Amino acid sequence: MKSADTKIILGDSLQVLNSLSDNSIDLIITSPPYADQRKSTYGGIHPDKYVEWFLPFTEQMLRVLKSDGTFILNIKEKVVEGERSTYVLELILEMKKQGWLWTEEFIWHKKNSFPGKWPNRFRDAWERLLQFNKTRYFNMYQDNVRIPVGEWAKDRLKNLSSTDKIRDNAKNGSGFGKNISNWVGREMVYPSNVLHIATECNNKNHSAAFPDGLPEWFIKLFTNEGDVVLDPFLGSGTTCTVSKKMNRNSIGIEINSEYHTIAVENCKSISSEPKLFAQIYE
Amino acid sequence: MKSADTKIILGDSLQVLNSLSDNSIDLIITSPPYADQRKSTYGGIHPDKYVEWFLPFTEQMLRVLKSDGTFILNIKEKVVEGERSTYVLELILEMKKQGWLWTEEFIWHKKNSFPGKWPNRFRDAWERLLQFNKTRYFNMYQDNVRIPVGEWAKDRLKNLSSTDKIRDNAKNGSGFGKNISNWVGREMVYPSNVLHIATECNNKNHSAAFPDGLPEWFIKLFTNEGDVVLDPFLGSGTTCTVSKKMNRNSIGIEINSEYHTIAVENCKSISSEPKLFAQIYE
DNA sequence: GTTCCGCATGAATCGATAG
DNA sequence: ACTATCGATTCATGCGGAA
Repeated sequence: MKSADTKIILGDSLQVLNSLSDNSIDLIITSPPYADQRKSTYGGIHPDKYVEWFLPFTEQMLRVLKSDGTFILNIKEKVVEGERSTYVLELILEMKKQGWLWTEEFIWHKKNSFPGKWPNRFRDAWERLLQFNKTRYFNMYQDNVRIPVGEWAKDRLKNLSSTDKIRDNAKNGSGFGKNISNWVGREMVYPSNVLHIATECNNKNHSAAFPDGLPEWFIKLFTNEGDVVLDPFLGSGTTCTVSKKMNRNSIGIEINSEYHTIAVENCKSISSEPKLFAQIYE
Repeated sequence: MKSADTKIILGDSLQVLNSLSDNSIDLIITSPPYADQRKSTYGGIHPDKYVEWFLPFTEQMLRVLKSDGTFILNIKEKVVEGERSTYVLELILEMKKQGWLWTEEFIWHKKNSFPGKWPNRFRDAWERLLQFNKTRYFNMYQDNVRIPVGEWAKDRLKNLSSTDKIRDNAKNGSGFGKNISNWVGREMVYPSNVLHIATECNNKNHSAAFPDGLPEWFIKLFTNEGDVVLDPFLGSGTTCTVSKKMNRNSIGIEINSEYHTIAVENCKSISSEPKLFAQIYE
């Protein structure tokens, strides 16, 4: 098996996107800097300027994506003066004007969202995962993300040690770790558009934008081995490391040299043999 | 204890709203007819005309709501030609122009949503619960909706008999049934903005009615006993029956005489003593 | 080798205080 | 008045050390 080609590029994302070929990418998945967040790294885009700032990127992404490819955008609006900002709503409307189809909105339910108590709101425990496409007819490999059915499966998963969850599953090819191999032959069902997955809060290096399980799920759902995955805001490299583990080629772009270095290091330590290392279930 | 006043009005919702006094309502909670759905009942509003159709209602709701009151709108966009419609996004932007504040978006995760399989999408297992306010400073009684913490609590809840869950909680006022009352003060935490509740509803007659647990949760959160709750699209009466059970006054408006009759019947059978009849937890 | 418990840590938000 | 900074609040998770 040919090993995956992983390109981690240090540079301005818009410039690098401009250099990529038309219709060359199967899946774009990214979590761009949120408005007014991470100021030290990205300069902090003001909520009022966010749409204007982001649209040139989506224009290039529309160009480089294959017609049967998919763009997954992880984003959530910030609270400003007690109100939710509307830049995500406006962004969707503007992207449609560019030619994107807004196919679906998945919900990422973050079970361990940031704590806090305020007089007028509860903890924000979800983020948007917006799915955009170029045409109605895109690749979707639904069987790759089926989950075991029923409560008993949940209980078993809950009691698994992390070692079990990470265990190499190449031997039985079941799609699950060794200790859950007896699920093979059990009834498997399709998931819904609500994903339950915790944030990873113990990252030693730098805080990752999303946990491994997220890109993993969408890569399984929208690509085959050998396809090309793109993340124009790579951060600490999650999209590329996961792609490499799953034998997908990937291109990651990161403007910050510190993050770029971390991303390269994280990728080096990955063997490209496919392993199951996270599991989303309801 | 004075019993709750429940008005179930047969008539055109916009006309009836016009007749209500300014600043007289503490909570508006409703699930309006969705675009192009329930044609036989409401005439089927086309997605392209939905915002235009709905804005006169929200204008009146803004007038009748108290300045410290809240409006909860249960809505979800339909899929049209493989794409999500944008009328909900546009509605939010237009309501802000009317003067509404878009305070928060809760997610209703429908745990047992209807199964189905399509080539290009999964089951839609969530709906929006949009929170709008007139000012930043609205009433919110967070302690009324606290939930038991953690896995061990979940396990106990799972093993409770349904009798325990339904048990009258007037005696201890804890918001929970007798058998869980000893948790109070020890392990109660605040919920997040993701609500997990099944779609089970008592009334099989009304197609889009929400389950009792939804209005119950928001009524607990945003009103006191004796406050006034309004539902301009009452359907089979859920908002009013729940309000009555919880000793809140309520006004329900329904244009269809069949549904109106059902709503009246459902309300008659309700004693106005407060009972806990549903529980949302994560 | 297990299981259990303590502890640090997050893509946060509000209100008060300071310039 | 308007903006910038800071402290307080809070809970699911997974690691590491202990039993």
